[in-house]
Order: sequence, then structure tokens, then C-alpha cells
Amino acid sequence: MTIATGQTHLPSCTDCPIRHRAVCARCEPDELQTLDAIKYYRSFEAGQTIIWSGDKMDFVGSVVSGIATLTQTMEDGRTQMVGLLLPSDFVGRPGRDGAPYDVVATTDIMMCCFRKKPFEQLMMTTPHIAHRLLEMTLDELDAAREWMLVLGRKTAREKIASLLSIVARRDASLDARRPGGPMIFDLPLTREAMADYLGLTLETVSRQMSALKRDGVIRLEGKRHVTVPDMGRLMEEAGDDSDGGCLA
Amino acid sequence: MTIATGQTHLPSCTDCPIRHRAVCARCEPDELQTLDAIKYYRSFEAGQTIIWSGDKMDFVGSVVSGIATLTQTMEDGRTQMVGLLLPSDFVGRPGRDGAPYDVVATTDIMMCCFRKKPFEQLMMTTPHIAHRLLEMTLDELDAAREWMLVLGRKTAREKIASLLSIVARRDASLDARRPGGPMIFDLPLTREAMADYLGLTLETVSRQMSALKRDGVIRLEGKRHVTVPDMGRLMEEAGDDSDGGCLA
DNA sequence: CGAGCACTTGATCGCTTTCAATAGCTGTGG
DNA sequence: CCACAGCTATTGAAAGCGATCAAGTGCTCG
Repeated sequence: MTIATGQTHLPSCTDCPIRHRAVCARCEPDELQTLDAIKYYRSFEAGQTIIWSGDKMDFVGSVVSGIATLTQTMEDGRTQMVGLLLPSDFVGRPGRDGAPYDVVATTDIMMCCFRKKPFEQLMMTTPHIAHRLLEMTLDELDAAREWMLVLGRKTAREKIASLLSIVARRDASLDARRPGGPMIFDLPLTREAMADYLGLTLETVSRQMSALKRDGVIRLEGKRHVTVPDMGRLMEEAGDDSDGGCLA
Repeated sequence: MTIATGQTHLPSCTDCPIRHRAVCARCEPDELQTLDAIKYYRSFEAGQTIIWSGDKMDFVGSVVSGIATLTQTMEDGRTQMVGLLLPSDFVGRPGRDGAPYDVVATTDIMMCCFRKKPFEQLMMTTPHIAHRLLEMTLDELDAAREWMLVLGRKTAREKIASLLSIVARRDASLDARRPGGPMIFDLPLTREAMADYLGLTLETVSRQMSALKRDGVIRLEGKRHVTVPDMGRLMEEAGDDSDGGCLA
């Protein structure tokens, strides 16, 4: 297992797949050019730790492709996932040196990075970046609080259904499927990662996945390929309002 | 129970108790003057709901004094607290109309408010405000993620100890006590509110409080007045690193 | 003094964890 | 080609922790 951390200069920002969703989304062409000049790409392999909790962080960046997780670990080994980083999500905190969490690549991943100091200076002079980052941070805060309800008050079955519906809806936003039809997607997480996200054991995750399959809420091909025949049903199982999702 | 929502113009920002910690912390005197001109105060009584989840929010603001909670409720009544609002904390989200959570005053509370539209415009022209708000939002995000570990992975006893140590440390930051001595503070929350924060039932909260008292980790006078003879011990019970807190 | 509220305490139940065995899959090497 | 290690996932049985149901205490206020 060679730890070959790639480090490359790649195409310009105008062709970037996350151009319109990442921290640079609001930037004008000239601002984009400035970013283009100081950005660099880094790739990580599945399983690699991108940032260790407590380490000094000298860069920030965006996930371009692939998936990473933010996790916290107690001394005795109990771990809790506190964030799921998808393409366009931002990593790192301007204005703070130490990293509060482990960031681990769960799939092969490509990141668009900036050294922290230059990025911080850029933020001072480029309101479009600061505003977009505020907007994204507020969204993450909402997501974290949503998750607190899941962790604090939902049953194991509801937790699984909540996770599935979140992953499903994310895929839907990319594929632009019609809301009525069945949803099909791949779970990007192992059972253990799901457990760490949900505050459960991996055995309980496995049992509840089996139960949802047995009850016809989901269908499984292999371990990771999921079909949801009826999203409304899944949302009910998650304990969420089933009325939502009517985004014509 | 008269719902007398006070609405007053009060002293200038320069005398404000949260002047150096709130969203206005970074403002220059002239910027402060602009804020001063459009701010207004509102008071709420303990128990009053300040904002209903789903309602249109036409103002944002800072807690000046008192305590409020952010809560989420499922259809069947299960509720989870997702935030504790202390003096200087910011309420409301620029750029979004609907409120995602209930905001409830747990004590009598005074808020410094701004109508949303003017505040948003001000944010565009005043980077000091936008930057401070980003900083505060990132802090809240860290706090929310810290809490996810508590909700997902800690035992009932650890949860209670975590809550107590957080409240204790907050008070410490105000009182500037020496780290070695005993900590004394009042719990601003009922047992039920503690339960909603911790994802427990109020019975379990009560039992674990009794257990911590029995084991000498805390002492109680009345229901709310808490003495912690040894903070290190409390931190151990919370499952946190006990080495921390060495801030000379 | 009695109603109402916040809190405490006890007994029992049930969900999730824990411990343990097994299955399925992949890659390696004889 | 098959045996085997290593990993992920499933399933079963038993244990434990927190929830639920149910009194009961102490305080405040009318």
C-alpha cells in the first residue's frame, strides 16, 4: 500500500466540476483567476487519513471528487462521525491552526487545496469568498443540528432510514430524477462507518438493514447497492414529515 | 400570564455588556453608530417562545442577557435541544426566511434585534460584521459537533458530566476563577430541559444527578445550585481528556 | 391548606449492546 | 486449482442500560 500523495496542477477553475457549488461559487472571473494561480490539487487513496486531529493544519480546501469523513475519537476508542464530506464541501477552518477532527478518505478522493495563509488574506480582500463560506458554514450547522435529533431521539431503525434518505436525496439532487419513481444508489459507507455516523454498533446496523429489506422498505443487491421503491415510505420510517419533497 | 413583549430603545452600544463578544465585536466606532441607529431591544419572559419553527423570521439579533434554547420537535412529540443560547450568541440566519427551530426563553431574556433586511444590507457593506458572524458560526459548528459525540457515544452518566462541565467552564470564563479551586454555579435548566439536551428522559437525568452526588463528584444545594469540588474528576467522568484546562 | 409543579425514587420492560459463531468475498501462494 | 488468510457482513443468544410506568416528596403560590 504505497502512500503516494499526488500533488498536481490541473485544469483551470472554469472547467471545475464543483465550480458552482464550492467556496468559489460566487467568484467573478478575475477572482477565479487569482484562486487559479494559488490552488493545487492533492489526491488521497481510500482509507488514507487526510488530516489528523490535533495536527497543525497548513492548508484548507474543497473536495472535488470522492468522499471523506470527519470523525472524533475518545481515548477508549469510541468514535463518532461528525460530518460527511461530499464533492464541493470545504475542509479546514480559516483562523485556527489545529485540526479538531480526523479527516479520512473513504473513497479515493481529489482535493483542491490552498495554503492557509494566502487563503486567509484572500478572504479579507474578497467578500465573495467570505460570504460563500459563511453560507456554507450555516448550511453545515443546520445539517449538524438535524443530525443531533437523529442521534438523540431516533430509534435504530429510524436512524438507518434517516441515513438512507439523506444519501438518496443527495444522489437525487445530482441525477435530477422524478420524485415519484424508485431511487437507486450505492452506499458509500461500510457498515462500521454507518454505525459511527449513527451512534450504533455495526451489528445493529446490519440487523436493521436486514429488517428494512425484509419489510420491503429497501432492496439490496450485494452489500452496497440499494433500491428504494417508495421514498415516501422510507421517509415515514425515518420519522420525518412525509409531506416534504414536493419540489416540482 | 401577560405576554408583554417589551420593545424599547436603550443605552448606546458602547455601554453594552456583550459589546466585545457579540456579532458587533469587531466593529469600529462609526460602524457601531450605524448599528446603534437601527437596533431595538425586545424582552421575553421565561417560558415564552421567541420564534416558532417554520415561521417567517423578519429579524435577527443577539442575546444580551438571559438564556434561550434552540429545539427541534418530531410529530410524535420527541424533542431534541440543538443549541443553548447564552449572552452574546446570535439568533437567526441572514439569507433565509423560515426559522428551522423553535427558540424558547428559559429565563427572562433581553435581545438586541435588527430587522433582517437592513441587517443583510449592512452585512454586505460591513466586512467586520460578516467576518465576526463567520467566526461565531464556525464556533457553533464546532460546539454542535462536540455535542454529536456526546449524543452518539456517551453513557447517561457521561452525558450529565459533560453538560455540567460545559456549564461550569462557561461560568469560569466569566468569573475568571483559579483552575484548582471548587467551581460553583447555578444550573439554568430544568431536569426536562437537560434531558432534551442530552437525549435522555428526565428520570434518567434525575437518577444520574443523584448518583454523581452520592459519589461525591458534585454537591447540590436545592435543585439547581451545584458545587464541583474537583473539576478534573468531573472531566474524567465526562470521558474527556483530563489533562486539558491548563490555561495558566 | 390544597393545587400545581419540579423533582426523586422504585419496579419492570425492551431495545441496543455485547459476545460469539458463521457466511461470503477477494487476493495470495503453494 | 484449491487452501487459507483477512476482511466485511450476517445472525444468534444473553446481558445491560436507559425507558417506561407509577408512586411519592418537597416547594411555591393562591
